[in-house]
This record gives sequence, C-alpha cells and structure tokens, in this order.
Amino acid sequence: MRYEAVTIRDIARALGLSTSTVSRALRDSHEISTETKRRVLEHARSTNYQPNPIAVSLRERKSRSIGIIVSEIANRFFSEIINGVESVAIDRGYNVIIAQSLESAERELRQIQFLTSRSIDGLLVSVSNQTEDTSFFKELNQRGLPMVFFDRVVQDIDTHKVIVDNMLGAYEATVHLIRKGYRRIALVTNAEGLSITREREAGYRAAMQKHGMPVDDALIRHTRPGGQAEPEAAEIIRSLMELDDRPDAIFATSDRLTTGCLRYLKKNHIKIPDEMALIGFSNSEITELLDPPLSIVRQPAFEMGATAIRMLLELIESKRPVTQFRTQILAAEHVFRQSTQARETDRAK
Amino acid sequence: MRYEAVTIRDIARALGLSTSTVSRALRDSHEISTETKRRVLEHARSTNYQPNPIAVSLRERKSRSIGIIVSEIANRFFSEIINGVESVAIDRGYNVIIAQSLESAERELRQIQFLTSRSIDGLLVSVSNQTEDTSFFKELNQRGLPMVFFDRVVQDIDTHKVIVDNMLGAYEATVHLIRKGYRRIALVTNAEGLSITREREAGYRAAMQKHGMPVDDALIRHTRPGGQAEPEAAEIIRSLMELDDRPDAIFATSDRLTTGCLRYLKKNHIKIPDEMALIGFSNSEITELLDPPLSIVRQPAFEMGATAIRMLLELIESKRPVTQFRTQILAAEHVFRQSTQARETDRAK
DNA sequence: TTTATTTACGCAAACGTTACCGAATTTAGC
DNA sequence: GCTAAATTCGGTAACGTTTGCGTAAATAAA
Repeated sequence: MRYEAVTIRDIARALGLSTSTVSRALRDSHEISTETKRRVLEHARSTNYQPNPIAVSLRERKSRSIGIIVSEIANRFFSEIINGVESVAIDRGYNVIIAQSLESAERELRQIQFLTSRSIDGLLVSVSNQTEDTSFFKELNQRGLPMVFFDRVVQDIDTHKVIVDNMLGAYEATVHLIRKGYRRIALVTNAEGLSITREREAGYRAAMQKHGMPVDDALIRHTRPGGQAEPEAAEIIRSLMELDDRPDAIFATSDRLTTGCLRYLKKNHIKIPDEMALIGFSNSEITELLDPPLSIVRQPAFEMGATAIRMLLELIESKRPVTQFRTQILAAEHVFRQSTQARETDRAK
Repeated sequence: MRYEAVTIRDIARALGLSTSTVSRALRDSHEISTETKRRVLEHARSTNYQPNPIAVSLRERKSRSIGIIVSEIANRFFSEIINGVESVAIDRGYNVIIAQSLESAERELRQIQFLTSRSIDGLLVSVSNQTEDTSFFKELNQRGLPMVFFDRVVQDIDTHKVIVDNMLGAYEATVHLIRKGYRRIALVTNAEGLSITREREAGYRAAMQKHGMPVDDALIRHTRPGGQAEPEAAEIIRSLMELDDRPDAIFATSDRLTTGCLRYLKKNHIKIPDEMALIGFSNSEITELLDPPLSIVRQPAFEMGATAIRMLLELIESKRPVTQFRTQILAAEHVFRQSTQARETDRAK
C-alpha cells in the first residue's frame, strides 16, 4: 500500500511512550491524560498516521468487508442493486467485494469459495439459474457466516431475505394483458429451479384462473439452467410461433428475456402489439424509448440492494446470535405502454 | 468469517510439529521430508484448513485486493468495464473492491481515501466529471501506489493508461453525419475538464475542418462539472432549438447524454432524423431496438477493463519499480442506423 | 501521617502467518 | 572409525494492532 506507512510504534518512539499508550490515546481511552492524548493526536495528524486495517482485522477477527455475488454485473437490475449495496456499505465503513456467477453453478461455487477464503464478514447472494445443490450455502450458513439472500433466494435456508412481491407483480401484469383483451398469453420465464420463476409463474397462473382463462402448459416455457437468456428467448418464441394455436401475448420475466423477446419479434417483423403483445420484467431506463414503448414490471433494485446490506450488517453487528429471520418483500412497479395496447378488435369497439 | 477456523498451530499441535514446519510443509518446502509433508497435507485436507488471508496479508504486506472507482456502477459502460476487471482479477487471485464517485469530486476523494485506507494493492480510476484538483492522485502515485487510469484519464500523471481512440471515434462519427448531408452539427458533450471531452471535441473539430465546414462554437455544448447528464442534455437541446440557425444533427458523447437527448427529442416530438439526426456514444445493448434505431459509437468496455487490470497487476507484481509507462489505445466501433439516415432532401435525389 | 483509591502509563500476550537462524540427526566422504 | 555435509526440523521474531494485568505516582480518605 503506502510507501512506508507510519505505525503506532513510530509514534510511540517519537514521543517516548509505549505502543499501548499511543493506541489508547488514539482511541480516546479515559485512562490516558488529556495532555498525552493531545500530543499523540497532534503527532498522528502531522505524520498522517493511518491505522493499518489489516492488523486491526487480524486482531479483531473481522475484515469489515462483505461479498456479493450476482449472476452478471453488466445487467441493469444487478448493477442497480450493487449501487444500493455500495451506497450504504460505504457509510457504515464496509467495502464490498463483487463476484459474478455468469449463471454457472460451478463458477458460483468457485467464486464463493474465493470470497469466503478472503475472510469476508458476510455475504449477499442471488443464486445462479443453474444452481441446484445448495448444500454449500447451507454449510456456510450453519458455520455462522452471516448471509442474506436477495432476488433469487434459497427457500430452505434460514436467514434474512429480500425479494419483490413476484407473485403479485406477475399477477398484475397478467391481469393487465387479460384486461387488454389478450387470451393466449405465453409465459417466457427463467429456469425452473429459481425461486423467482416459481413465484412469477404462480402469479401468472393465479391471474389466469381468477379470470376464468385456461392455463395452457404449452404456453409456459422455461429457459434451461445455465442457459443464456437472449438465444433461449429467441428459440422459445420461434417454437411458440409454430403452435397451431399461437399465443397473442408474451409475458417475459427477466430483463434479458424481455429484450431477447423484443429483439426476436422485431427481427422477424412480428408486429407489436398487433400480432403479439409484450410485457416483461425490466430495469432498463430506456424502455419508454423503445419501439414500441415497452410495458414493464420494474423492480426496486436500488432499494433491494440497500435493504439487503442493512439486513446483513444487522446480522454481522449483532451481539448475540440472531435466530429470528425475516423476509422483506418490496413492491414491484408496473408501467403499461404501447407494447400491450388493447387488441385491434377491442380498440375498434 | 468461519466459525472456529483451524489454524496452522492446530495442525502443529495435532501432529506434534512446530508451526514453522507445518507452514513449510504446506508451501512444499524442500527442507521438509516427504513423509512429514504427506501427514501435514493429509491433516490439512481432512480438517479443511484454510490459510487466514488476513494474517498472510499482514505478514506479506499486501492484500491481494484492488480498488476501482467509477462515476456510476449502474451505467452500462462502467458495469461492462467492471465485468472485464472482475473476470481477470479473479483468475489472478485478486478481489476487486468497487466504489463510485457519482460525479462528485468530493465524494471521489472520500471514496479513494476509504479505499486506500483499506490497504489495497492498486487502484483503477476513471475520474469524475467534476474533478479539477488531481493533486491527491499525484500524491498517491508518488507514494508508490500502483494505479492505472482508464477512460477518463489524468494526463499529467505518469502511469499506465487505457483509453479508446476518442479522437478517431468522434472524427468518424462526425464524418458520417457530414456524409449523410448534415451541416449544422451540434456537439453535446461532457464537462470540459475531462480528457475524453477534449479528445472527442478535437475529433469533431478535425472532421468539420477537414470537410470544409465551419465550426460554430454555439453548437458545442458542455455539461457542467458535477451535473447529471439527462437534465443537462435536455437543457442543452432546449437552448439549441432556440437558435436562429438550428442544428440539424446532434452528436452526443456519452451513454447518458445520448439517451438524454433521445428522450428529450421524443418527448418534444422532434422527428429523428428528419428534424434532427442523432448519434452518440453508447454501450447500451438495445440501441438497435430504439425508436428510431440509434446510430452509436461503442467502446470496447469489457476489453478496456480487462486491459486496465492487467496493466495494474503488471505494476503490482513487478519486481523493480516501473518507470516506463504506456497508454493503450483501443478502437471504438461504429454502428450507423436510422437515427442518422440521409436527410430527406438528399434521400430524394 | 498512614492507608486506600485513583490516575496514567508500561509490559506482554495475542491475532495467524512466514522466515531467519540454529541445531539435532542422518548420510556421505575418507 | 571420524569428520564434513546434508537433511529435517524447532525456536523465535516479526507484520501492526488491541487489551488484560501490573504498578508507580498522585490524590483522597482516615
């Protein structure tokens, strides 16, 4: 780090004191006289003394750094989350170390091993879409590593979690499509293992049933675990278009899936919304500028990150072991635009 | 971190050896018999021994973590860069600690002080658009902290840098507009202090002059230091539209400025490209899906990040002090789409 | 004045490693 | 057989802090 950093011992020598006295003076201990404190502080300031955080970490047995793993940093949803995390972490004197799984369970494991081997005080995690075996997380949790799951959570691990109301978010998006006159609504969603997939699918099913509409399993498609969203979305739509009874609307449940669908539809000159309506989860800031302006379900990502890190710090800084865990549920926001405008026939009426 | 981590001392006690022997066995020293090594390795594996990185850091006086500061994480350009950085860092056994300046010089200073106080081995920096006083960076550099600038660099600090060919990138974008028949081309660009601003402006000017076109300073607008791009862009365009001799094209030089311009133009029903053409720097992955499809200058962000961290590790891991520094220049990529289609009159011909 | 209590500081151990310096044992050289 | 050289290991200090304990001097209580 610094060239030749000044240590507590340097100050002690210079002032004819012991290191313990200097240490205590620096920490404003009551057992040090005001005069000595003054001299120490004075000298520390003038020599630009900075405590060595590594030595402190070794001594205190905590590093004041937390790890976060997401599937991909270069994804608006996750980068907003990281933004939220970083913003509160810095204020609380923690730094955040990032890692990405790139939707690979194996890479996820490696990254987390790396993070934990760097002695982080806590971990923020959103699992990859390929993750099936969660025993590693369970083990970490049992060993006492404070962790908070966000977005893609592991249900049967007992710790704090923060998610959006996926069920309701999907429910309302589906109802919106139904109200706009769409009947055959396809669900293009994430890998089946993910918590968010199950919840969003449940919301979709509930909306259909509530409105007396048949749920056609042929219209419910999942991407493959570990698969990349864009090509998968294209493939899904292609096969949906081959159906005898084509869907008239698509509900995509992630940022990448949504843009993947839009890209495919435009590329193949399928008119939106006339031939196919489209709504999707997205945190892109420019969906209103798209052609057509896109209806979206937006998640409060920044807030989710901020909430997650606060919960984590709560675990980390708690005096006694925490045994009562909670799952914070944030509301998703909907913005309806032209991509889900009422059907032509309905509009005519 | 871990509940009760097993230490080298635990192994030593269990095997009736000294810590130094265990340490050497673990590091495969030649002064330890193969039999002892086997026993130590065996025991280490079975107890899941993990070396304490903090103790190692204290001992080795290096942390194997590097810091990166960008203006904003939730910005596609920067998140792609961070992606690149993270990808190579992890392979080299380093972790990356992120911080954002949010375009505030004061916050930038605080963040960097925080980072350096956490004893990072090196620093990756892209300065805020408000940064004027670079003495702090100079001081860090002189004190021997390895650092690499990327994108927004500080010219007079002697260290490695990586940028795109901003001059050429802007030159070609401008030439493209000229070729398409645009005459009054406005430049909507970043704060004046930034290296990228100067370089891109130079490219713009060179293109205009080379093609015998007058450079009207009234058409060259900078955002204010510390200002937020979107509202600034809107204000700039608003005032440009009040000109007697309005521009017929806009060249925006950053992600945020570009979308800011697009948003304003659409909101005010200014037809693109008929009333106003638009091209801009952008790393968004969905510019082709916009209305109209946007012409862009794209920077190889991932590669920039990967290059920057490699250069930084080169500095960090160099045996002797490095005195020869280089500036790596990457090529920008252009994609021309409808937003800069030939003018109607030209198209008629 | 004597004893009890503060006040103000130093010593040393500890956090978990690594590395220098020896030293005991084994092997090699003759 | 004895010396010289490997070989293999242990003791200890150090990295920069913090903290429990001890203690001398200063103050208060008796």
